[in-house]
Amino acid sequence: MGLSRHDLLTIGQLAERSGLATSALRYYERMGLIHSERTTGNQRRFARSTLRRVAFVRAAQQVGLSLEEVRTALDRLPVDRAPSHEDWNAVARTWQVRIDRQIEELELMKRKLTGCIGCGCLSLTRCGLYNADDRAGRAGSGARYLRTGDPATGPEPLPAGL
Amino acid sequence: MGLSRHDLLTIGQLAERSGLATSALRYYERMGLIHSERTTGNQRRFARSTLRRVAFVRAAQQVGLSLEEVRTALDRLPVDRAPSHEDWNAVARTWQVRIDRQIEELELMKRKLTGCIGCGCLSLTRCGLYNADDRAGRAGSGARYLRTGDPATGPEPLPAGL
DNA sequence: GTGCAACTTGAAGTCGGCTTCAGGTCAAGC
DNA sequence: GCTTGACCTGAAGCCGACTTCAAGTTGCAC
Repeated sequence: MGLSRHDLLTIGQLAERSGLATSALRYYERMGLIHSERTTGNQRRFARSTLRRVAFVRAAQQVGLSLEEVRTALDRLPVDRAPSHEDWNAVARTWQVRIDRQIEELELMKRKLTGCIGCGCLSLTRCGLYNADDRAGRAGSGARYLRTGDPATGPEPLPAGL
Repeated sequence: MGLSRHDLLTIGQLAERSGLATSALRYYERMGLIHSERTTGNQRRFARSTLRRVAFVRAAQQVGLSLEEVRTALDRLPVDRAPSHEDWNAVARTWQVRIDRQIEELELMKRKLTGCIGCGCLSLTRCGLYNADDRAGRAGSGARYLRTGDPATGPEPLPAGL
């Protein structure tokens, strides 16, 4: 029941089949997202199931998870073994919440923007569009500075320009 | 009709009122997003309307625009002057499209995820969740490698694990 | 006129998610 | 057995949006 030689993929094969660069796969391995055996010559050999893991990672990234978060999620699933319905549901629910929250924020943005256009006031400040809750922002990179609350132009008499 | 001394804000005041760090504001200025006059001693003085510009920038970022894109958008609006209904509409429409596209992608993700849970197959691969269109991804940072299309696990016989 | 907070600059650092490079090793087809 | 393409490693580079630092200058209250 063990893996025969041909059930293993080289990194190049995994790259081709997953659509990722080999460098990315090595990076994923360093991050503990995927695992490999080594040949006597120290080359990586991946189980075929790694394709699924990689797919999982990419999907999770789409939902806005960082690789660190993905690792956590993966750690909750059995290693290289079919996840139970429970396992899977737990993970999926997390994603659902994420997605819903993101959609919600975008909808809010949209409503405010629509209101802005409709009312013709031409002022972000008055319409409160820019007062949109800043938390999270895009799940972007780097040290992001987001002092939430703390109204920027509270009781300001509105001057001419934008 | 000119600006009196008190209509001008120091960078510290602008920072406090906008909720951004002074370093961010200087960065915005270098990027051409905001502008300032200088005192005889070379210190920045911002027009009050800069608060609006900053608000605009933050709002645009929320919608997923990069600062470069924001600059382009701002360039289409009159400098330090109230934008016309036309001006504003053009910009707003761009944002709407952005938001709609983002929402659409998330909805797609959600539907696929829901399907996955419902069908109980426990396989991202079979459910096609991970085949979700990769384009754009999150408007994140850095050199992102996204080879779209190029199915990762096409005619693969599905083995045990995830 | 002095003290001190707020300002100035350019350069370098940070974060995540990679890619690229240099210099060397392995595997397999002829 | 040799060649050649795929592989190995660690270090460095890159992107965007900033922050942090060092070392010096201004502005304003007293």
